[in-house]
Amino acid sequence: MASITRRPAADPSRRAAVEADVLAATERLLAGGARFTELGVQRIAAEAGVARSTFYLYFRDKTELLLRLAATLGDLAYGMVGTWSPAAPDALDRLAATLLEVVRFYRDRRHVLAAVLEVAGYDRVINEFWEAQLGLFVARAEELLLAEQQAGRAPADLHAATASRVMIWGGMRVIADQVANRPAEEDAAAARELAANEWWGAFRRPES
Amino acid sequence: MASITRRPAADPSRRAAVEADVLAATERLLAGGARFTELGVQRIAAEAGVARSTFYLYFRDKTELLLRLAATLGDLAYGMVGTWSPAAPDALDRLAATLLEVVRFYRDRRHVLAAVLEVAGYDRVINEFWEAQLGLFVARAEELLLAEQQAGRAPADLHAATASRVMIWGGMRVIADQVANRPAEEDAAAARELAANEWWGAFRRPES
DNA sequence: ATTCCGTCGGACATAGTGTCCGACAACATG
DNA sequence: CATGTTGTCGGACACTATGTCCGACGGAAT
Repeated sequence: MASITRRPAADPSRRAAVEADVLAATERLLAGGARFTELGVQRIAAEAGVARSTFYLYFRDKTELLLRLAATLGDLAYGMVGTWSPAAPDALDRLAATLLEVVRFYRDRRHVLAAVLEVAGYDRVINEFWEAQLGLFVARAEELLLAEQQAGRAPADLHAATASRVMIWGGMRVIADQVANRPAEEDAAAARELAANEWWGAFRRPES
Repeated sequence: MASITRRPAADPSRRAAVEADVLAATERLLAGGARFTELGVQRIAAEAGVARSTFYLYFRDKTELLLRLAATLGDLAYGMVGTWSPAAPDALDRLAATLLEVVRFYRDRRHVLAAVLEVAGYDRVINEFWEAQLGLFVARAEELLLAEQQAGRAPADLHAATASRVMIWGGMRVIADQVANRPAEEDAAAARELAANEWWGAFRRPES
């Protein structure tokens, strides 16, 4: 009973340190070529220098581990594209530059991105997480497209909701493939093609 | 010893029938909302009215089962797009019509498509299978784009290889999402957006 | 020295995979 | 009818992984 006042509740920075060790160990293993699915808790715990049972003191299960790894995947990239506007005179060049930033961002985190996409295929929690992330991008794209249509710069018969999904879902798939399987030197070319595709395919699609 | 000549090697149509039962049972379970990953061999065998051990007399493992289910996924759709040519006067309308065909084709087989994409995330064999399928489409798109550039109808500074990947990888992701999560009534609108995106984003991208 | 905390290490129940084998019924042959 | 062959069944087995649980232990505060 007296212990409640006596103990100042264990050092929280220590707990955070162990957690960080586990996250870092997982990233290391992913970077080493392992797939998240075939990565056992045993292996992760060993790499982090911790008992397997201790893993479960920090994470409910592997899903929660992945969620924490992925926490910053969407937000930061969203901030990057948030600054782009299709109204600027050099909007296409700026779009290409922005997308290159995004590609490089995901290249840094390509192992985590690959793990999320891998697990999203069969795990509902991860799938919902990723859909929610992409949903933000889709909503933003739709907002911009509608504004362009209002201003008469994008064709009125363009279906903004669908076009947004095409841009974001399709674009993200290409980026994922780019950072997972293509050399970094091609990133700029990929970003430029992606930008041109979105620009002339939607924002400045000619009237037909 | 004599048996080798005496027995004319069991009725092959019977064997094919059991195999078909297992494939049909799997499709039924997938259509019922189960994910391929969480579908045990036990469950599949039971649904097909066959012992679990018998399953292994017909399929080496679950991967082979999925490969057989997926066998016709790419080929047929490839035949559809093979007839389209960007040189025709009404090429954009025809592209939309072709893509609508493709979307409907995959809608029919959406559970198998979803299973392939789900497993491709973590299984190398399925992943290679799917990459090979898409590779055909990418090659075809690149061929068409190069021809358009030669003819001066597509901009010379377009990077055909990258643009093809954007079209196919991005486009397939959109189609997969469309047939898995969107109502069939929207299929035509999606096909039209996809067509316009590819047409103005690549084949008839304005010079910038 | 005592008390408490977090970690360890390992046992446990559960569940799935792929292999193996003996039992058995169906059926064509002699 | 008796026999041998076939394909399927049903279940045991070894293996791997997950997530839970608990007693043991060592370090740190009192």
